Amino acid sequence: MASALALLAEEGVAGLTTRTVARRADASVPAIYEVFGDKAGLIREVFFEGFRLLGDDLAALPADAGPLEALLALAEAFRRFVVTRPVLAQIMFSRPFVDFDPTGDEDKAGIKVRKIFVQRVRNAVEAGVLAGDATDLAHVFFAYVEGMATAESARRLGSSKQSVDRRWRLGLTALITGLGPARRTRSK
Amino acid sequence: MASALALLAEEGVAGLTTRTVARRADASVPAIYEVFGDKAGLIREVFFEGFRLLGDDLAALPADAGPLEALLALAEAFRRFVVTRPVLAQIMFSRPFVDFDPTGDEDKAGIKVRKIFVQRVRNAVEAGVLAGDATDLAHVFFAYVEGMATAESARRLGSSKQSVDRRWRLGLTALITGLGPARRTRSK
DNA sequence: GCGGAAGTCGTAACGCTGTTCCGTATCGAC
DNA sequence: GTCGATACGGAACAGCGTTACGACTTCCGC
Repeated sequence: MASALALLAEEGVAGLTTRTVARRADASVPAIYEVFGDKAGLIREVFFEGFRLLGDDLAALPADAGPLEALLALAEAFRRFVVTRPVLAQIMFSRPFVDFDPTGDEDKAGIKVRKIFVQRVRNAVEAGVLAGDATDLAHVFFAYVEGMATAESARRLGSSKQSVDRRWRLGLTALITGLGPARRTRSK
Repeated sequence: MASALALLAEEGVAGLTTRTVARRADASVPAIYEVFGDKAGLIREVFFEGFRLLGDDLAALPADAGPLEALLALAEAFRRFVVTRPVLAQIMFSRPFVDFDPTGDEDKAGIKVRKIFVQRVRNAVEAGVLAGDATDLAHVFFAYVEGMATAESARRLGSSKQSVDRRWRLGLTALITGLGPARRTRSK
């Protein structure tokens, strides 16, 4: 059931209607409401599915490299996810539908993703690459990665791949450097 | 005309329909289409208005402090804008309406905002606070600020004001520090 | 086996949206 | 006064989310 929806979401956000989903699934419109109760419920399902996919992607990352490389790989995997699944990422992080305002659901949906971020940040802290409270650092790190990915997805980060890559690298190393233990020396 | 729309946008995104706008403006529905041509045109107008307001806010910032303080004030002003005008910021940076995909318009709309960012970043570069290409730095800086503001607006950055403030400060100083001229010492 | 009851499923309806057409009403020219 | 043009708004059309109702199936009791 949810598989047909994911396929439909991938063919565009505007085309995600109860009727098209019903037709795609060879079901009737009331059957959709039987399963999801609501259109918001349908979107919530692809929302959850998105976080599940993202969590799988991030969990599948190899853990053999050092903590700094692990952070970079994490950002890269996140970036790849939103670039390859733009509409899914849009549903997860923007709010393309006026109904469905996830509050509380989001906590449960993104918990695996959050855990991976916090865990990798904590590893980096214990290895001396970062310094500070792991939760705070993870929040900042995630917000940065999401901001960059959103900007790239909206083609706001540059026109050529070189520019985008360069800016990703620039900001990422800068943020990690600045969050490192040596930052005290430059803060006024 | 556009004033009534801005008022309407402030009372919620879901309530922004051609009929409600017409009623609010004491006009008929076809009159709306006469003026804006399209619902996308209407949204585009509030989109432009949003960037105009943001540009005014940022341009009104005092320029008497140092380049580093100017960057911090810029981020703070941006943050205040999206916190105080959440739905407007949503229209500007998310895509709550499936129609109206600004491509090319955005360049013209955000040009003033972009210029202010680039200018302040350039000042910081010339003062030795930051190091590198000003455009690249401005892109990264803006993406970070937008990511944090979006996260805060979605209540994803923390529950208490102390946490949110602390994380803003943490990431901001870290990013500026890392983008500074000393960052070479820590990049592997 | 047969009749009725219960349950399931889809058609069609309702109110809403964006969008447009056409009737009407107003106004200027002769 | 009459006629033409022009502008304006009510109402219609298609499509959306949502739901009620009717038809068809299925199953149980006799």
